[in-house]
Amino acid sequence: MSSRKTASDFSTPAFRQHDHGECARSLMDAAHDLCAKRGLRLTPVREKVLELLLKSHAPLGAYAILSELASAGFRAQPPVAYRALDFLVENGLAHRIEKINAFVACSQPRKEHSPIFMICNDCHQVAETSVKPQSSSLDRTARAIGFNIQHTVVEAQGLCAQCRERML
Amino acid sequence: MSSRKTASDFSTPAFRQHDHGECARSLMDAAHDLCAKRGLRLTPVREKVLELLLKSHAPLGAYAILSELASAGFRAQPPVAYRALDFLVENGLAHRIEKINAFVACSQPRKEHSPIFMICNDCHQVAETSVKPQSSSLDRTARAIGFNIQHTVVEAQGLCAQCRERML
DNA sequence: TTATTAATTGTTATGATATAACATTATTGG
DNA sequence: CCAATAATGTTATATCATAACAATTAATAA
Repeated sequence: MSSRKTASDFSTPAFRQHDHGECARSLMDAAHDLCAKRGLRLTPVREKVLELLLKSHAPLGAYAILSELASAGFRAQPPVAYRALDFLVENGLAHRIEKINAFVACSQPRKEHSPIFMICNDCHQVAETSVKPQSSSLDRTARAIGFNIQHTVVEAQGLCAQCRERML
Repeated sequence: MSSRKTASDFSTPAFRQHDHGECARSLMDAAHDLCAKRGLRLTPVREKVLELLLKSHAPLGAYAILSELASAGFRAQPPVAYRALDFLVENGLAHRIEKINAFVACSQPRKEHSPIFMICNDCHQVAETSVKPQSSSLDRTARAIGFNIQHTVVEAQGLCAQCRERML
């Protein structure tokens, strides 16, 4: 058994320590695979934005991304960032965190999933986890009232275990 | 037994038909009670904003509220609306729907609750329901990773039963 | 290959949402 | 009443996001 970890080993980083560089690398590989498989074009600016998200330990706002794009020599008008982000979000490679108007790389880009986010108000990191859609409270409630769900936003703000501990 | 309904009879309107005028009236009464009980001041502008939210069948953006305030003779700079909304949200009389940057009156202002919202993409109405906090998927996940939740955002976008039916 | 179409990127401008900061007025508690 | 606190008035600006259209590049069909 090799010690090499796959992306799915990191599917729920959830504030835990992990080899961030390797995590980012394997998720970037996964993104290339996924785009190849689906005939999508991971163009330079799209790849750069995904790379920025993967490198970041916290969600990035569109304008933060924009200024990093500028530093990297890309054009830096708002639509540049928003278009790349739209592409990544539409294709499940990134998610938008509504509560903080920011974006994170998806930690499990392969599967269909209804992601849920835990946003730490202290360290500002975000953990993505997910839930089997059928078992979510949202889904049960929707079924009860005949509501047909197309998209969900499930986010919690609070304190992660590490930060709480650090505060003692 | 009187035919007069209390606010809690409307705790989950969920796209159903109901007497909106009476619903709004009883929720306004409840707001007055609640403020009296807690020593909060439901000032004219706060009451007006709550009234606007209660009258509306769909969530209202801050600037929509602002323009209605202006029509009603109130001052109409953005902070006027945002302050009133902050007051209402902080005290559980209204909620912010993150996905659409808009606000709705709370349909069950008495109880502590973790509201969840169903946003219809066709009629743009929003149904507020809620879930026992301990039983939510979010809460279970948070416990599993030692995350201390302070606030939750749970929203679904899709089609309500009525609108789907109308489409057939 | 070349013409055509579709997708992507470049660019300007503006729209939409939200808050900082500080002055003024009203309310509450001593 | 007076002091402290809360709420409101006001100006200005920060932040987030998209419309619209032109130019370029890539995919595709002839």
